Amino acid sequence: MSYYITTPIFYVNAQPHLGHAYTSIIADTISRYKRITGNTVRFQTGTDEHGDKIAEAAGQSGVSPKEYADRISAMFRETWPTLDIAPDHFIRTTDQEHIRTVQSILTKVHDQGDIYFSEYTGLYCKGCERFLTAKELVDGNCPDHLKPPAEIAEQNYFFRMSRYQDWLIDHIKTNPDFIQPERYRNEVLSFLKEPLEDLCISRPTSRLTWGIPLPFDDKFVTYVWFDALINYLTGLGYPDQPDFDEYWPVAEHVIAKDILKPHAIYWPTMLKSLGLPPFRRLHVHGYWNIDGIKMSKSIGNVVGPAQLVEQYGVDATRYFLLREMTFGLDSSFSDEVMITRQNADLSNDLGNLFSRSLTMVANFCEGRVPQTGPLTEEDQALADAATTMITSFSAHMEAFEFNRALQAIWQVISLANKYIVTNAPWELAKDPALRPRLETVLYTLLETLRLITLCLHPIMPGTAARMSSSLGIITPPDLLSQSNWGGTIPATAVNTGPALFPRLKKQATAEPRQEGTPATKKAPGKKDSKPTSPPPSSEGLITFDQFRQTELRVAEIIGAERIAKSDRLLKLTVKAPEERIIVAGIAEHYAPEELPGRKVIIVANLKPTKLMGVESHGMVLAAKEGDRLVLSAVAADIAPGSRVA
RNA sequence: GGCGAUGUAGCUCAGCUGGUUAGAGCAUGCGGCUCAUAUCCGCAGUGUCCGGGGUUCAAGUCCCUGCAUCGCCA
Repeated sequence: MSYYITTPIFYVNAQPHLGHAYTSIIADTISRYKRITGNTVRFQTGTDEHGDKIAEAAGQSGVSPKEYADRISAMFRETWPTLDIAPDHFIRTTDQEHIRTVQSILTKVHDQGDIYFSEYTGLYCKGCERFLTAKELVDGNCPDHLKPPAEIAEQNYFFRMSRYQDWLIDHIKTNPDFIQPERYRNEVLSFLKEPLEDLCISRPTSRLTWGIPLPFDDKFVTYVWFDALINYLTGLGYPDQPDFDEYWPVAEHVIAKDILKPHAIYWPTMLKSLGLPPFRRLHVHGYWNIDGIKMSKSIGNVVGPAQLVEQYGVDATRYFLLREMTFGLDSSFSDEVMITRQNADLSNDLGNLFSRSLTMVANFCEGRVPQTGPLTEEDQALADAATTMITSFSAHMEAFEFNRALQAIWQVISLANKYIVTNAPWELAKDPALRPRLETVLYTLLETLRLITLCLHPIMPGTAARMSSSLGIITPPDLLSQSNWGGTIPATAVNTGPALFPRLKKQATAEPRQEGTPATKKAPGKKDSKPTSPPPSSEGLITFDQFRQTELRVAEIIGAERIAKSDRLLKLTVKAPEERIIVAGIAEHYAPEELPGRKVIIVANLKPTKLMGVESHGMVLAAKEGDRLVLSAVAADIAPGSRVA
């Protein structure tokens, strides 16, 4: 069986971050899983390099668009090996073959009448690189970029997407797993209830030259999405290479939810127009928040893959991302949860199980796999659980339920730890008469570990390799032929080796993530990070250290009352998380009864001071505009006392 | 505004087509073990299953309604 899995080609307007890494880890894990289940796999990723935003960013950096794209594209390409992500092909939309094929596809679609020329007047937002509808505007501005769009009239080429709407609806309905998880399938179907508009697929060269020229009109270049989606074909050597025939019929795409529409609507209709079958499945995942907050450049909380690998290691990072997120939903990354998972799941449960088992084999059996005698009921129960694990793991992997696939493994890890306690091999070792029993117990453990290791290969390739090596396994992993009980060969030499996952210390005070300031102590053995450059000390600017002297926290107002003889002051009782009294000059703007329950931001380390006879411990932040005053707040529910930075 | 999703233990969540005392992990407390990375095992919990109404012998699970949060569309 063949299998073709892709990530999107990433737009080179940003450096690789956690989101890109997650998508790619998914694709890599699936490709490894498919390989050990007997498939011939092609895994493709790459970069998307045309369009306004790239041309603009290049201009700002004073380099040509191509040079700029080269630079960022290389960052992506060089990042993936550090995460053990091993694509078979890295495509760039500036590759000559890609450009040629896009042009031939345009010609074909044009010749058969699915591309037409038309004039369009509309409100164009440069940030979005598209026309906005009047209803989308908020106060006359683009809702995303908060700038007024420009009204421009333009002649452009359009792809007759509407022609394929009914076909697409029908295809999605008759193929329930075409788009998964189901929520996104429903979203697309709901969108398709309205008439589909044709897709504008060109940009006049008067406005943009950084793109693929239309083969039938050199005054235009191709719209980036039309160009980009085609990478999935060109990377296979469409139309005449053997890889195309082998892999296109089994294509599956992994994307994040923000690019659902191009993949679920534009792309299938484009393929239909080309006379090609649609891809087989589209897998849509959610976003990673950081400490519960949306990851964004402007907030400065973007987490880079390199940072994670440096702090936690490749395998712990892969494990965390796959274990923590329910595929399709948003999840939150935080150092605290990451450390908890690494210590509890990886160090304590898996690492310690591995370590104690091998140590006992070393101590009691001279480091060689013992013989196994007849299995008792207990032995058999563990053996059954381990073989069931393989089935369950496989089923969840096929369904892209990575968190459940991992839970299936960890259930057996937990059973194995219980098995050790109930059988107490160290007791058996004291009595030579119980020797056969001891050997059977240890064999059962080693065999369970072998099956666990087998499942871990796609998830944590490095760790699985180390485990295999310790267990004396030399054959490459193969889930089909190696998942029966009894594969461990007696007398094989095993060795303990260093701990798989050393425990991490939790930071006493967990600082929220900030760009360039790792929030946790680095893993042992890591080299020093680059020296911090001194901040520019311009007039009126403060350094980060100066800022940090102000301790901002979230506080929940639990009580509020007027202060006698004062028009302006309210006496607030807040939880931050300790209870404290803060006097705030907001009485003219807020009634005491509307305040309890609100979460505001306070300065927590302000020197106490008496106001109208009441001692105030801190100050509540609020914004002022003329006569208006609005209390500060947090964007989502968060515990009182949480540090703001 | 329209459509949809979600709301379950302190936290993160699981609970399929309605059926015995509502579960897991983390965190907390107590006890046990010593092979092991101060790891592991056992025990103990606490829940107005968002509020209100309804269907049913029986509802976290179905229906209606309200509230809150989120998503898509406009």
